[in-house]
Amino acid sequence: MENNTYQGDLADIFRGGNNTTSGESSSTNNPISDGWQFPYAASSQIEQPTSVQDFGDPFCNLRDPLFHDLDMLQAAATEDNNNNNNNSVFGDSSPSMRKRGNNMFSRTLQISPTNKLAMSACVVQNNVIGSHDDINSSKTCLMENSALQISSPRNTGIKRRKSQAKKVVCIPAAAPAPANSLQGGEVVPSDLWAWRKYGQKPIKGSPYPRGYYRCSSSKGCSARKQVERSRTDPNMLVITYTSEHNHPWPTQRNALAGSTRSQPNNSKHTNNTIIPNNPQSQTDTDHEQKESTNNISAYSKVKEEVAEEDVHNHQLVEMRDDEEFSKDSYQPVMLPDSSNQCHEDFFADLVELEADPLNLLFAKTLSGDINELGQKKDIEFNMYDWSKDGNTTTTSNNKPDT
DNA sequence: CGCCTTTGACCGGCGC
DNA sequence: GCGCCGGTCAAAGGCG
Repeated sequence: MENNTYQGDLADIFRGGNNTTSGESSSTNNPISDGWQFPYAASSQIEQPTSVQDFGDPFCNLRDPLFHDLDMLQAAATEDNNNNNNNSVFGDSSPSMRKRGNNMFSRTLQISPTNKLAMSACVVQNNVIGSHDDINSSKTCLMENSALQISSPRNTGIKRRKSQAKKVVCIPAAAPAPANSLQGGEVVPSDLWAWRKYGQKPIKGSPYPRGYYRCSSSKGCSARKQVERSRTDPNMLVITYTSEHNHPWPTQRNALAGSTRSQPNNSKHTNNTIIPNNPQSQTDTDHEQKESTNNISAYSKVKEEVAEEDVHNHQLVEMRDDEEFSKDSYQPVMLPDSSNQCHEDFFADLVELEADPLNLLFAKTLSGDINELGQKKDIEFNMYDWSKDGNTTTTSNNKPDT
């Protein structure tokens, strides 16, 4: 059930994010928090970073609950179907799902080449969630299956080109997706890495172009990410990370000049990014305010594309052999957040976060709320809309720790 | 000055 | 071999 062996593969999943956007899509203030709430985190089990490549990976050590709980997923679906058709397969009324918690971090379904269980889980979910109000998020996952086939054996092209792991993160788009919204830029949630856009391409079959970003936090860093809207769910952003950062997590953002460009609507101060309350920068002032909105956002769904040699670390799944489900990949699943029960588990796990820079951010940010968990489990605003307290700056323009 | 975005051109893998 | 497609490069120009 435990997938400790998988931790390394999750590294970098959440490195991405970009505070830079271009064009019209940056008109909202803290769009993430405005339009989307950070689902309650729950049962993620986090361990200390173990290697340099984990630098800056806020969730590099997160386990993948779905990864080892596929049976539970299936059971939950079955249970709910059998019980009462209460339209709450993943809602509060689902004991199984409750048990699993509703951690957005945990909403990860891994599908590897030879595991029928995961496949069935996907199918089951697809069938079950159809009647649920929260269908969107799960449906999105399924839709992403068709949109993201990067390392599919049927799409071996990219894999052969770039024999490197890819991690795909699906996040709720910060802003609605007008047609060709990427044309003028995308509201890309950001983390503490600095990303520089180096290209944009229209993607066949998708009305939305794909943006290409490389890490600018450190010279020579080969980390890259691609950002595009899901063609099937414009409200979702698909961020694909490739390569590893070869430098420590930057405690402070650098390379900020021009980063707010193409955000005509004062987005430099109300930009698309949100940073968690970073105690280190609590004392920061105006000049960081514009950076304060970096966020560790992209937590909703995670898909990791792994090199073939890494498959052994994955729960093997036999995939349906069609366009929508690909081998060598696992599918992210963000289950609807419908329970707060997960908080205790989540905070319990927080004690393990402190070694990780971003984990630290989380821990510190949430610490106050942890004390209040008994009565108030309202934490997500600090995570994503921490501007609410008026002192939410977390980063500065300092150079990253190198 | 340094870093950014934009955008057309270029390159290489893949399918036919 | 050819064309398609995705990914990258690099020049141009803007912002702080």
